[in-house]
Amino acid sequence: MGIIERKEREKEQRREEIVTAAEKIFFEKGLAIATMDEIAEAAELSKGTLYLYYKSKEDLYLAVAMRGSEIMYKMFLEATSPEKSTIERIAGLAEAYYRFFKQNRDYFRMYQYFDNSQFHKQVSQDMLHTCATNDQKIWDLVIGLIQQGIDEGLFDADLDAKQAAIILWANGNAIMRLMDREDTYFTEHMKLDLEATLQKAYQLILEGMMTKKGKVKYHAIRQIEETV
Amino acid sequence: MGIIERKEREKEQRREEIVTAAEKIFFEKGLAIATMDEIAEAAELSKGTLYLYYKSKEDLYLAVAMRGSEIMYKMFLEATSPEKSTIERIAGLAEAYYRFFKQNRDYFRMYQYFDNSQFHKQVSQDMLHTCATNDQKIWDLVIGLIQQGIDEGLFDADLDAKQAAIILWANGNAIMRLMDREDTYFTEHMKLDLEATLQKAYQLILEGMMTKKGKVKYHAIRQIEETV
DNA sequence: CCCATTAAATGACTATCAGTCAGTAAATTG
DNA sequence: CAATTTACTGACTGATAGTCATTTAATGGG
Repeated sequence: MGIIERKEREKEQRREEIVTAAEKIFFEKGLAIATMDEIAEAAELSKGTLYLYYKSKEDLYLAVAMRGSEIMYKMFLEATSPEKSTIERIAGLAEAYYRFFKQNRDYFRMYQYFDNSQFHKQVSQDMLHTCATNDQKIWDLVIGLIQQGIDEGLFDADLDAKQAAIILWANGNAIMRLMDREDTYFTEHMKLDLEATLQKAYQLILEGMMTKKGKVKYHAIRQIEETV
Repeated sequence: MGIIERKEREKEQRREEIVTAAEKIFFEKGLAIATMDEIAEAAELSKGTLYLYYKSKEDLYLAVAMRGSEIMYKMFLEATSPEKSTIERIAGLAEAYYRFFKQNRDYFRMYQYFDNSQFHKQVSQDMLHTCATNDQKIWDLVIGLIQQGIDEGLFDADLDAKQAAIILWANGNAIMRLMDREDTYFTEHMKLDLEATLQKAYQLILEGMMTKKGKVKYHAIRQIEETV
């Protein structure tokens, strides 16, 4: 039945159109200030139709955030292409996360709500499950790579790959959140270079986890990067 | 004029009563779900009265959060009492932050909104300024202590005390935020011990910043703690 | 003690917005 | 072409942040 297939395709398209409209509004205003009427207008649909495709404003918000998640995953895949050495791939991941932040700040910003347990309660189980699946892909990639580093003797043998992944992520995420603050508290009032702080944090943590062999290889690639 | 003074005292009391009522409701429901009518009922006042004392729901929310800030500051002061050695005081700070999280999780949770630039726009300049002043006291304490560590040769001479403070805070904060998530994603699905991860992160970062002398003293006090 | 003045508090009211649902329009089918 | 299914609409409901004219209480001078 070609018609059923076409209809499904069109339905999927409509879903995407709605997400595109929502994205525009959420990027401009954030979750709290954006309204469903605005989104409906941007999508050239009635508000009622939005609710045929998404259960709530919060679900729609997460649907937009998922786009960011997919972009990040693709950037991570590119940063870890198999022709590179393990150490390059690991350094590449940290760089890719920062590039994601710089180039897709609107998406990065949307993630703030993920940690909020009150927000979780306003979201459907379905959508939460989709998010968790997407997240898992990314964690698997990072953790797998760190495990490979451990196996190759670049990282301490007693390092837990999962712990290491969390620590690296936590650092980067928290410092980038500070960078994203629009007030001038840290940059002007505290006269702090947050980008340098981020680099320093990554360096401290990565080197703290590495074996002598790992550090040698890590410094070698950083040398090359700096001379380029 | 004793009457004017009494009136001012009563006004201040009323302000505190309102914050106490708001605290109860915000702790239970979070910013988005709590309503000003509920808070008014808890305060045994009409909603209009709340607005005589606070400009908006968000301002009132921050007034509650400031209580948490003050508790944290007091805990930090206690953790850094002058009779202790510098290394003990620095280790004490990290522990105190974790204790604040464990014992005052409701307050900890409220801070999530501080990073949200959309939230900043919904809050009065006055309140934002009060927050910044409170924040500054805490940063000054932490940064001053790390600077002392540098001066005493416990930390690398080329370490920037402000950067170090941010990195330590960023780590702890981000991992504790994960701990606070009410879903079981990290603990059960990923089988991760987040408390151990936090300890590991602190250890990596602190040791990465320390001189040999610093590490010796740090290990000495950790030894004592473990045997207690 | 009484009344004018000031200060504090009230709650009905407005505006806004998330979410619903009875009804309409369009596409499909037989 | 009529019946049926599917997609969409927008007026409506209920909830809630914030306002403001009015009421209530306290104060102080006469």
